[in-house]
Amino acid sequence: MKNSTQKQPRSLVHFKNICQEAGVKCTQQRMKIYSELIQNPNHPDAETVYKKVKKQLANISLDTVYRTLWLFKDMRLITTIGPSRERTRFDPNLNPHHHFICTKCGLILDFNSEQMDTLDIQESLKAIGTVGSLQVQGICRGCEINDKIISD
Amino acid sequence: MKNSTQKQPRSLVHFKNICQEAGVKCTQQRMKIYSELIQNPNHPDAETVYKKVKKQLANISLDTVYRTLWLFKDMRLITTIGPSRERTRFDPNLNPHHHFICTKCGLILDFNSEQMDTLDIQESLKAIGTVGSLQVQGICRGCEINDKIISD
DNA sequence: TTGGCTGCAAAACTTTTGCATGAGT
DNA sequence: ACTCATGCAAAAGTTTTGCAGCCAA
Repeated sequence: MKNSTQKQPRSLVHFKNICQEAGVKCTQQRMKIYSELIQNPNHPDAETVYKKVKKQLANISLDTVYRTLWLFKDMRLITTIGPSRERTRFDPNLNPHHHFICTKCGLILDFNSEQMDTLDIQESLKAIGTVGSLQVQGICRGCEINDKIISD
Repeated sequence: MKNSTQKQPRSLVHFKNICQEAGVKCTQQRMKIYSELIQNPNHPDAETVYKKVKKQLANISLDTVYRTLWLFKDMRLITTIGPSRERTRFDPNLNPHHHFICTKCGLILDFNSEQMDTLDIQESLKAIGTVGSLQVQGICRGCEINDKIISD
């Protein structure tokens, strides 16, 4: 399967095109799942997407939802939040610090940053809740090197 | 069980005291598990802790590790990274943005912050990997209100 | 001594996979 | 028509729970 690297609008309009370019079929299930994602602001998990889509496609199966979500991720149509397919990670360090999280391999590194410590938490964020630590999500050096080797 | 709110050094020295204050027993299993956590810089998951501790306490069971880790979290001896006991969450928004993640209820909200967008990524962080999005971990307003009601 | 803690085993829950059928191109 | 995608069912994997015996206080 080809990876589609271009960004696309968050709408169904071009969904068919995107599928064509990626060389995958544009099925009812895939359309409804993508549609649900762009309408749901809550960053749902697979189960939640399943329950919602099931109202429109009564006999869709949960495994199709899982397969479709990971397919979308491969296509770069969506992203995932936090380390990929990970379980809860535990941290005994109670001192203020930040985390670098590799979304590919799940590596988590502590780091300190005066700049981030002294961030002026903007008013809009204060309204959402009380801010604890910061996490920087990215791809670690090791995974970058691996990717390069594979794509060469 | 009483919650211990004071910070404690990341060492075993005061572990017994901490247990006493929290009104829980200081067992072999709990000591080894805490010891493993403070020696492991990789923010391990439950399974990883289990494998390590098993080398010293041959017949410790995985369920004890789970129970102990959540106990430590209740005692505020450790924290967890990312939304609590959560599954992977999916995000169709490919535009640059940040997330507020409530570690209590799992709420995830998008937000934008010019200040965070223009953060000078420090050299030490660049060395770790390529930075993508930022996540602010905290407690959302709703959970704060709930907590207050419960503790009143 | 005694109540909380543990290990065991089983249950509950989540996610993935093989395969025959069905749908999109 | 041809092939990929789906639903089903089962497997694999992860986390929680009930209970009887054990151990720290």
